[in-house]
Amino acid sequence: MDLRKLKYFKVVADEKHIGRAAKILHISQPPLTRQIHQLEEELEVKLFNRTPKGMDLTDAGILFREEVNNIFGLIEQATERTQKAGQGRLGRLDIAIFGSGIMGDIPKILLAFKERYPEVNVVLHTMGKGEQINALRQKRISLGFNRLLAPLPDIDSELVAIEELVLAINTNHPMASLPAIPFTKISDIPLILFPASNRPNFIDKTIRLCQLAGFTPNISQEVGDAVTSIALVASGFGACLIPKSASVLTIPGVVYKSLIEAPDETEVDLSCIFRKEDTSPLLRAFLDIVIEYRTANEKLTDDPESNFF
Amino acid sequence: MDLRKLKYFKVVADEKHIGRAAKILHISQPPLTRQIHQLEEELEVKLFNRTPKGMDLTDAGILFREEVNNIFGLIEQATERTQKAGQGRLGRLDIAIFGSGIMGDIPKILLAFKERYPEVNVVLHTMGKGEQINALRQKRISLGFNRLLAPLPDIDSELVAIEELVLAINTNHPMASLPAIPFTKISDIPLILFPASNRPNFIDKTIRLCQLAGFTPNISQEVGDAVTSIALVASGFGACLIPKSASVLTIPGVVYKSLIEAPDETEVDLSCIFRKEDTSPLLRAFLDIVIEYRTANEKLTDDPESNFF
DNA sequence: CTTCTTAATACCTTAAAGGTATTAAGAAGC
DNA sequence: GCTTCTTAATACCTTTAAGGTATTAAGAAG
Repeated sequence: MDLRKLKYFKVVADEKHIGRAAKILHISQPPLTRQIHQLEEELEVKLFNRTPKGMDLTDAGILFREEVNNIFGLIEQATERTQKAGQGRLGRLDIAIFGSGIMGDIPKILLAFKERYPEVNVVLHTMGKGEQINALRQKRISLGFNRLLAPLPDIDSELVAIEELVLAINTNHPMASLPAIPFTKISDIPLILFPASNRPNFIDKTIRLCQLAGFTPNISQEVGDAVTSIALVASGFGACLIPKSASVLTIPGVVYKSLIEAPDETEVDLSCIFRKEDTSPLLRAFLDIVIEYRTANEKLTDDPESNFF
Repeated sequence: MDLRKLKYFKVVADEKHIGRAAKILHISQPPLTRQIHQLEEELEVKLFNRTPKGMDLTDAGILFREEVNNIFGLIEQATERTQKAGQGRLGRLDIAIFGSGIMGDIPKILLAFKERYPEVNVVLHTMGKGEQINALRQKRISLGFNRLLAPLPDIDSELVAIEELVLAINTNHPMASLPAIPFTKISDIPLILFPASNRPNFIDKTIRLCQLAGFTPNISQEVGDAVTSIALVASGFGACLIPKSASVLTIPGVVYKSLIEAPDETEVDLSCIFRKEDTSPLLRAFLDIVIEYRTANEKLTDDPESNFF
């Protein structure tokens, strides 16, 4: 079987005339006659009745014409879909996020991506940092969002955003009435820190910031995630430092306060990680969106609302 | 696009190795390499990542593989279905029957055909003789069942069965108590005749039979169809001659009586008609069944039950 | 019966698929 | 770090089959 023969058959079936069909196909009549004969021979079916006025489709020929149209339709679809997939506009992208990543920049990026590539199926997985790296290496995911990443030989990363840190503090605390809190005042407050695993982590970061500011933090508790941490603030265990985007979580008993007179690094990065050798157009398309997002956001750092979802 | 390339792609995608794939395809490695390159060029998509260990499908390649499998499936299906159609085992056959043709031989033939060719869609149309011939010429039907056919230049016919005629008579008539009625006694009874159109018809036949028996029939009424005719017999308008197969119609007030001492031709044919030049395998397959049916039935003419449905 | 049309046949030309030999490039082993 | 193995890619020739020209065969129209 040969698509050339099918194409020829289609034209002959339409024209009911070998000569005219040959003209349309820009070939001469005898080869076309031969191709049609070969097709009939191969199928072992007479597709046309030859009349002195031209060619007339048999019942089998009528059926075959429909089938041939289906075949060409499917081939066209295959071509288009494959091309789309090659451009990263069709397929599946597995992305890992961390627990509190459902707030802030990540949903905005996901929305932007889905808008531009509506035929890409984005599947989200919630994973910690270590899990993400394992999953990347096993190709279970193509990309992970995370913070405070240490460089790895096979994993590349791309910065998404840098977020200011704010202090979550109990509403009954004397400083809760201040418009903003000087960083050094943190030394007086018991701190709740998270997460307790996957170094370098947010705990290390907090401790280092305090040292830069000239004091040792008063650690009250170490917990696993941001939400638990804020819940403990509400219960009066102490205060905690969180990225500003997490402050959309409003809980009775907790207020978020900006920090003033803070060390330069009183901020935390949000990055995405991916296999260095991964050249899939889907991933690259996603990274393009990430870079676009960051570039657009850097121009808006003055506007405090821009970091909020 | 070219099915050869698709076939090659499939094997390379399975083997993930040009050399092994070439071996399976019984060609050497370089032409296969070239074909794959041409395919990628044509699609403008990279289908494989080349590694020192072989070929690895890209995401687009994975998608394309599925599509290619669909294409080959469809081609296979097209081939099979077209071959079936060519052998008359698939398609649609439009057949005309006359009003009382739903009894007797016709349903048996239709059942036999449907059993042997279950994928043929048989569409029945109820038509009179003239209509059938028009419909045949306009190719709206491929075959018609009818009786008493005059030869036509473009229409062939095939005999299905010859049926004995029986007399339908009112239960109150004095002769209704006889086991069988001598043909000449019909001269005393008013006759209901049908149909009133499309000569040569059953009316002509009845009149001729009476003349052969040496009398002129006493015509009471001419009606359009057998069922009306029998209904009139029940109402006491007179008697009528009908083919034996129609005597399955039992109506209160009507009994069917065999005729004795009747002319040789006291019988009527059931035939099917079709376009002389129609060579469609579907029609020919149907005619084969008809001839088989008739042959089988001719051997059983002694058994009166064999003519009943 | 001739003339027109149609598809089919015979024979040659050309384009493209296939083959052989070789090269380039990366991985594995010493 | 070099050689050796593997792989796919390239260069060039051969063969197959598709396409072209000329002609024929067969049926319809006049």
